[in-house]
Amino acid sequence: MASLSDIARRAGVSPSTVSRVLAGSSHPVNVETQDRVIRAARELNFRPNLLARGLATSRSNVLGAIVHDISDPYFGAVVRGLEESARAGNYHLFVCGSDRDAVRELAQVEALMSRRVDALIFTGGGIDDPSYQSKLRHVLADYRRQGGVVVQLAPAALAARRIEPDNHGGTEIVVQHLAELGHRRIGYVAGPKHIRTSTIRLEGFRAGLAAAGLPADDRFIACGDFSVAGGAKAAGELVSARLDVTAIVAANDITALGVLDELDRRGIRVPEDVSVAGFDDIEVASLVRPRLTTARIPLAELGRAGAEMAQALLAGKRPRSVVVPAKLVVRDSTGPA
Amino acid sequence: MASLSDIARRAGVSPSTVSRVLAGSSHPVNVETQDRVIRAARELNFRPNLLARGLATSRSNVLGAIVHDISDPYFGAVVRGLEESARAGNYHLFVCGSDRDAVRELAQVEALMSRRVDALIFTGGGIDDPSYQSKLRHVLADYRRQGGVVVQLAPAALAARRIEPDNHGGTEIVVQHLAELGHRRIGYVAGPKHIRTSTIRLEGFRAGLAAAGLPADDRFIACGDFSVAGGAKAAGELVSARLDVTAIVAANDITALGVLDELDRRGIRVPEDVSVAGFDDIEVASLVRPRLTTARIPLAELGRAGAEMAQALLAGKRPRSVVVPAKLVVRDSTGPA
DNA sequence: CTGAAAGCGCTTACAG
DNA sequence: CTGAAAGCGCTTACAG
Repeated sequence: MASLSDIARRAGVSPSTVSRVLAGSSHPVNVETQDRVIRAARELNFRPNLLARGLATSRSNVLGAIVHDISDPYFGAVVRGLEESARAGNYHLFVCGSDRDAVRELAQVEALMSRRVDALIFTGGGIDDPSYQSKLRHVLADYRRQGGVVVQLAPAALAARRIEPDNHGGTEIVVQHLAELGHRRIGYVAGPKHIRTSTIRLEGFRAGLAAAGLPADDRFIACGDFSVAGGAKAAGELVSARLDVTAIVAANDITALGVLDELDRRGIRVPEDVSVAGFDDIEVASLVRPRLTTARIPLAELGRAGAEMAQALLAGKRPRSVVVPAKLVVRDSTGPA
Repeated sequence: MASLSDIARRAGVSPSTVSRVLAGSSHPVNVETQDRVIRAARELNFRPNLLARGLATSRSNVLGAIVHDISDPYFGAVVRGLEESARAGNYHLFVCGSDRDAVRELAQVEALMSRRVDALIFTGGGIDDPSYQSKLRHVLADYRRQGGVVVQLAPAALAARRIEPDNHGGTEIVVQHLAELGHRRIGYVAGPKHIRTSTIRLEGFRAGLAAAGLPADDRFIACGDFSVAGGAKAAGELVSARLDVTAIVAANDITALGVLDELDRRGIRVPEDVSVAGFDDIEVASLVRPRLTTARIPLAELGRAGAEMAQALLAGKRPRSVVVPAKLVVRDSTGPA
């Protein structure tokens, strides 16, 4: 692999000059010299060593992202947005999965720090674990001290700048929609207990019930884990409990897919017997039958905005945290009680 | 950020020694010295600068992966497998999306090379473009020369070591399945023309027809692009063409989802009026209604095997290329003609 | 078992 | 506009 000095030798200039023209420095360089350098670089097939550059500048030009599960469509869409915006800003994106595990998430954060990523973007709902939270806080304080920038695309927990979907409000409007359809016995399949987003969506559910003048009853709440299997299992519990549930709200679309699948297996018709609603509006939500009613979050945009915010912070700007509204999308899985 | 020398100073030893204990070198170090170093590192919250280490060792300990689209469930599953195996081997995974675009794919490859990733793993079906192919070949030759390792989880094109799904055979068994059900007028929705995988699956389709003694007729072949919308559009064309198609084979499951959606919109029942089959067996294949018949490729395993092969190559071993068989999964979307 | 020294491939004040 | 020099934070023969 040709290095800067190889180019310098061939072009008959100093490495400094080569660096200046090849790294696009603002330092002025004679046009003819530039030409010579560029030609030499091309002839030798020069590819800058970004590790060396990063070491010299203490900037890696990479944005680090932590996701819960890269194969989950939610994160797939968010990552796509992140990547788009990163590319547009000439950054690279380094994605790590945590599997919603505190230990692994911390390890991933440290790994990204060791690779000196310029920004850390948390895409998932924070892990609710005091010991983890405090450790993470310390680590991130270190990270900021070394010039790192932190943004969060989920409920606050790190006191970072954030772009947060309206989990609470989104769930409320789903409940309101069902209440307006005449449902009074509404079940809920929650997300994993240790995830902040789950908690907030569940609170949104309760608030929705209250707003509709419906009683709260914890027997109507089953626990899922943001997976299809978890949704199916919880749906089974809900219908076996003989509570005469006429509607089920799922904490996310993936969970709702499990609910739909399980109800279908049991011969329970949706929406004639039971209405079902999800949250997020991932692509498949409109491809299953019945098409899933859900609260839409613009996931790719969320990602794009997140990467943009990181870049803005790195550029010394002070972007403001925002809440991204969720929008009710009524499809075929909800109907009159 | 504390550096090696900071630790050295605090522990009262040389940086060399610190490096040896903290980087897990095989070089012997006195146990008490080790203790002192480790304590000092902990006290100063040391996090090694992996850019510097990479520069010094010319090993980054990261595996680079090129995917077509990170938000496509196919790649989501493969990446999950890659990540698992990478983590198990103490590597990191750096994923880049190409959007099936030759220019972008080349740019991503060069970027990964500039970051000095230890391996390059191509997960998608190669882009069929002579000029791109030859450029890529040159670039990869450079890459290998600098010690890089290349593996491909798709049809051969780079002469790299590879783990390749049986695209041809998988499509054949799907056609055979339909033929056994009595279908004689079978349509096909192909993938994007410039992708090698598309071509091979299409050839598999033709071979399947021939094996079943069915005539080949290009009017039965519509062109999709591995997207839901593309599948829907192609399905529309196929049924509008009044060819009395009784079955449609899609080049992948995503495409099949579009086919199912379009047929449903047109009031065409599956499988009563038309049978539909896909390829890959992504998770949602079993969640839509009717459940999708497809040829299953173990995607996460494919990813795992790919990362393992890369690591084996890096360890100086000579793993053999393998073909991963596809397995017919019969569900509800196919029935008697 | 330990350390001094050179080197990995860049960048960037500093001097001219 | 150009270059020599120092430095980024590690690793690793080499010598002891």
